[in-house]
Amino acid sequence: MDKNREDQLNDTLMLFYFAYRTFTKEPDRILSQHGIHRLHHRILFFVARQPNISVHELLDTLEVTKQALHAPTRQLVEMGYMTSEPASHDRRVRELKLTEKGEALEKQLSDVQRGKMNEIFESMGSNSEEIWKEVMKNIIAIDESKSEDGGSN
Amino acid sequence: MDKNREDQLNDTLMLFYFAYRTFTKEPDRILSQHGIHRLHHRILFFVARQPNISVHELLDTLEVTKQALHAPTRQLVEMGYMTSEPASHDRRVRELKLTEKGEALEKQLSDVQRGKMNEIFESMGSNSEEIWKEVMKNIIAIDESKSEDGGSN
DNA sequence: TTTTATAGGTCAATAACATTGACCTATAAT
DNA sequence: ATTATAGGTCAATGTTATTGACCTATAAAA
Repeated sequence: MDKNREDQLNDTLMLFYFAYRTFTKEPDRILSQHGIHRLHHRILFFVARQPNISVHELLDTLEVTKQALHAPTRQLVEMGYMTSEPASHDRRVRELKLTEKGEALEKQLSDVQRGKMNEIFESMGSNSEEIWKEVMKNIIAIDESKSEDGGSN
Repeated sequence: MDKNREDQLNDTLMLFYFAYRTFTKEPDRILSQHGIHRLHHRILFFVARQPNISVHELLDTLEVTKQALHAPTRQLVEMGYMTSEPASHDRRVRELKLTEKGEALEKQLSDVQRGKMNEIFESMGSNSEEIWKEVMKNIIAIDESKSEDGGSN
């Protein structure tokens, strides 16, 4: 690989780092006003996308231990953003669901990010969204080819 | 914004989160074998890109406090990956530089990421790289329009 | 030349994030 | 009855990162 090509790729690494950092800044700022943090946002986001998700499914999605998930989940329930009720089909399973208050907060947080992505894709034209998504999917595919293991707690 | 559009944008948020997480996994694994961590990689990366960078410039780049940077920087010097020498033009300033050992480790870590990005861009065709970079630059631009402040320590 | 500012190093306290390990209850499946 | 699964919780540990305080050395300005 020649020096010039390596420099171009270094630019991509920098952009990835800086973009991710910028992207989480405004939600982080809003979260701190509510006395909660980034992991709470992730929980709100995934519960909003998949209502009645179980704790176990959320654990697998976020790739954290149940001990790490436990405190933020409990706080969100205590603060009235989320409910946790036994599933009718299996009473061991807890189904997580956002309350109206939780939906409002999730919307406030994620709208910042959705709005910015929408604005960028619209200004850059039609295929920018597909291409950006395709690159990201290919990055994630690195991992999917490796994870034929188990791993819980 | 209609429901379908919102779903598409939710996909981008998920992809961003999962892609970033996947992207840092393999370097993190290598780092832990050396008893160091992600911040050490960032330091190695930016010192490699800009040899003789000062501590202050590195602080501004990484947006951390000098207290947060201090321990990892010292460790890298102690472990022989980096040198920290007073600058000839201003003896208060320390110029950070990688040793050969440091260059080798930085290369090992970043090559994983450069290689993957290169592979993806090549497989996806010529304009995917420009478009992906342009989207990321636009995300970073959110922040640049806001940061007309100071803020040091 | 005294004063002030800058660059950097370091200690302490605090806290979010996340881990491993251990142990508990409740429920479901065998 | 036994075993497995889902979930909750306590404890100990460690990294990342913060704010606050205080120190030295050097440079620039008054």
